[in-house]
Amino acid sequence: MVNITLKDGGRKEYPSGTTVLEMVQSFAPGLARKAVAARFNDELVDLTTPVTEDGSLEILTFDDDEGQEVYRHTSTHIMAQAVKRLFPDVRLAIGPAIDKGFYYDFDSAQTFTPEDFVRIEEEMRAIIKEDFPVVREEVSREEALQLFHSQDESYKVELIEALPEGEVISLYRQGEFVDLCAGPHLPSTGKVKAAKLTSLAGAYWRGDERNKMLQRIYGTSFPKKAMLDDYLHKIEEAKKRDHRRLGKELGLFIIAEEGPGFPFFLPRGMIIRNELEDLWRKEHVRAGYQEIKTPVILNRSLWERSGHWDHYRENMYFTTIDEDDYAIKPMNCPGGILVYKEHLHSYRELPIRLGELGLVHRHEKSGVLHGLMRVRAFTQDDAHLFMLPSQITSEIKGVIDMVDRFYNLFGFSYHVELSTRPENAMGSEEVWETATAALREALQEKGIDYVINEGDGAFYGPKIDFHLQDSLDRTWQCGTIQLDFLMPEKFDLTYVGEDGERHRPVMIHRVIYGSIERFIGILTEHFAGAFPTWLAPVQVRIIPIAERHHDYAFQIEKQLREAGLRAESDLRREKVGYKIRDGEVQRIPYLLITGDREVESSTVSVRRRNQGDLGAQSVEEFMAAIGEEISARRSG
RNA sequence: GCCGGCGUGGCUCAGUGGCAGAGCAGUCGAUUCGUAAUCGACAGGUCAUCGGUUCAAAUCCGAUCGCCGGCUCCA
Repeated sequence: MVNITLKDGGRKEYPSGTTVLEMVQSFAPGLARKAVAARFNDELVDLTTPVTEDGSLEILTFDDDEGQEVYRHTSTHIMAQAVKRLFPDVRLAIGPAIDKGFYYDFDSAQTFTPEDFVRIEEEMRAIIKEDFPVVREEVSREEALQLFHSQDESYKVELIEALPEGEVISLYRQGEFVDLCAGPHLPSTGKVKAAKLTSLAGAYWRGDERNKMLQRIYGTSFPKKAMLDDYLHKIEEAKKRDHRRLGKELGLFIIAEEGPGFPFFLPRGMIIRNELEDLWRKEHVRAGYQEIKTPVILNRSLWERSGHWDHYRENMYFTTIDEDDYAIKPMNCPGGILVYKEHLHSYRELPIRLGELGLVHRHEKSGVLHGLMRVRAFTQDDAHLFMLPSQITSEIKGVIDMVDRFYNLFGFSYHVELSTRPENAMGSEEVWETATAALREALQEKGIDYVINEGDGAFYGPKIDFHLQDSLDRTWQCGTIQLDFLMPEKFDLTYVGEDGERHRPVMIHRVIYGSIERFIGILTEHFAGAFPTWLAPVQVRIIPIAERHHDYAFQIEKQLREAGLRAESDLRREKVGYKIRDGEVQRIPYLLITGDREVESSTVSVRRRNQGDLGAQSVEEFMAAIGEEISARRSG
């Protein structure tokens, strides 16, 4: 007999060898129907696993993240089986579950088309209907190699060879299909109810662009058709928040064919930009920063000295002036360093914090451009902090606080990554270790959760990255804090210490918004174009009901403008309903309806975006309320 | 850069070898209106560009440019 402890604390006893599924069926038949896998003694197991020892048991359903992963993992096996049936020559690479679905990478002489999706989905439905049991089998390395050799599955062979010695090698079989897989899986293919293939893409074997490009098919699956429909509907809704679409609809920016990756800001987009910059300047003065502006084009010798010439050249644009080589800056740091070097500094001056809204240009590969999120010219809200080694932790913490203050103001949630030494790094391992430890320490002292992003640091130092989400849940790095011991060395930066000797300062490179362009993209999606009043390109639109109210409307507009509000009047000869709809579609925070009643009583009828009619107020009352909302920079 | 898809008026899209279309936006006219679309008329396109196949190309083929989704890379 084995003793089983359930999640709710209940205890059960079963004959040894009873499967997990049999257990659930005995104490919760309803749960058994929903069950997809289980956790036994902190290990994920199949429902078909026979239990032969005491332990704690938790049943996983589609509602659990891990349950969902198992569900999608079996789904991708079903897809692979279908593809193998239809295209016997394909070789399988890998096929994991991902955040909202799954994919499988195939190597095939024939290229798949979206038309093939119909056939594959049909075959998947057949496999689901056949309801094959999914059976786990543990084999020796030799057996596994032999099996996949015999099937000419060279990628599987490569995967097995890469498995560490002593690792359990398991196979999962369903009908005629077998795959190398750690599991766990659903008990049978019939468990998958609604599956859909969503897209087709190329992907390099093992994610390395030197390797062969495989064909990746993405899909998703759910236990109910309604859930799939709901998911697809949500995707459609999310697309309406896409900043590229809203940017066009709201007249914020354009990207012309004449300048791929080089955005143009339109008058309305410039208002948002300028508001963000105003806030930035105010906060930076408060935090003890000074502002500088450094040139966009600087001589080659500077970039050779900074290391960009060796480590960043493929991302840079170049030009020639009077037969000398110059580069268009991809980063602001060398310029900031020249400012620091302009004169001798005492330890008493440190830390020196030099902020710069610097326009940088980077050559990005054509395939990566994406609206305002990934462009070839962008403005970094940069700053370079020069400090004593003893000031490192407090300066990093200061920047972390600032990032948090900014992001909270907009209501963003974000996640943090610590990026370590990349392959093409400058400097010794020791310097990198010291710098990375300093960043880690600051994060720990602030009690911030973070994930390690191995090898993603800048070439001159490790960094803390702050990531924000777009409307389709893709994440984009915005803020970053980079600790740099190497540039001060390269440029022979010094300060005079208490002892009268010259010492080496430490540098921090950091951005809060990251790139103003990307940040505006994220903001647009976050607010679905309904910017808080302080950021809204038009804050108030006055809607006179008939032509005889135009003078009154204009008088109010003038009053609002004089108070510094961004107000305009809609003088078109249209019905009120039409003008209101247009105002709502344009996401204008306040519409002021003015007709006979308002002229009579010297009021305005206030309509708040998404809330409707708030009733009549005096102009003074309205201005006081909106003024307060703006100066508090409320996001609500 | 790589893989796949796409490119038709300002915008969203229909048109799959035989006369380039619709809705919205725009202009003009009528309507002077009370909280999410008033009615009518007009105007607007070298069908991304270049080349090819064909009696005939938006439509088929090739190249180039751009866009979209991924991969790699990154703020």
